[in-house]
Amino acid sequence: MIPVKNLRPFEGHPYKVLDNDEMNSLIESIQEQGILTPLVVRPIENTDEYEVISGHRRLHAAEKAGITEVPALIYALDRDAAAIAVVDSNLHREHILPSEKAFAFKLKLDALNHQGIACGQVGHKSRDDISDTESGRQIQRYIRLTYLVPGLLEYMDDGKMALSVGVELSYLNTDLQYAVLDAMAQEDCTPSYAQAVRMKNMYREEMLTEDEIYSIMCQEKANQKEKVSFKADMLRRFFPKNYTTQDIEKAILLIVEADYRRRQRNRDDGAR
DNA sequence: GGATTGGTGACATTGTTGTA
DNA sequence: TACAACAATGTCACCAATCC
Repeated sequence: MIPVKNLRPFEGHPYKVLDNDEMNSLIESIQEQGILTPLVVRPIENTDEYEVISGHRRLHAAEKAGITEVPALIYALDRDAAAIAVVDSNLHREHILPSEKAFAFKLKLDALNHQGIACGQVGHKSRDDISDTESGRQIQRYIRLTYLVPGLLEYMDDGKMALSVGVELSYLNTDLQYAVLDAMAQEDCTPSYAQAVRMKNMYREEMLTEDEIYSIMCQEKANQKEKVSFKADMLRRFFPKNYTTQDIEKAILLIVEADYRRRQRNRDDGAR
């Protein structure tokens, strides 16, 4: 058993310990049964304190439940091995926020690379070695999210903004990311993937300004544009049987254009 | 110089969602 | 229910940096 006051969260711990329904039920179960699964910890050198590797939520719940001592398994791991263990023990959780995943993957990649250097291994660990479930490319995308400002990360964690949108916005500098955040708040919307790509491209061409961001955000998204459509059989009887739908489309455009020109001529004649 | 790795772009495929 | 648009993800390829 270790006193709760001697336990510290792992430095750089990427996970949020939230007071939600899941946490409340954990607190209730600890209060009712008084049983807690042992935490995994490592000793902090030259102190009587321990860093939590696995069990940050259980520790938080125990504190809330008023418990002063918790069971723990003590492992003498170095900082890199501990970082890898922290990430691995949490990545298997069912509910994990995009920002948590992002910082977790980054923490693990840094630890693996540092381990490689420390052990004198040739080269770095590949991004493909970070996760069993995600591809290296996908991990790279998650790590890009660590370049997002906190406000944009919150939108992602709340499920209001897509991962791919966040990845594209992560290439903007901090000022422009905040400008996007302002535009999102004012327009009460989030950018689509296409809009985010446009912003990134304009930023690379040094053409992205706050005004441009507002202008892009105010534009209708492709799926919000009005459309005019006809059922093919409504029009089929007006065209030869060998006409394809593309032929019909072209023919209609020619007819509409001719009608437009006729009306313009009539208007010009009337004005004289 | 060749091998390895990280970072990224481009593109394809698949699943999801909103709309008519 | 069909369709289009969007989003997530994987694959391939390229370039630059680093190491041997």
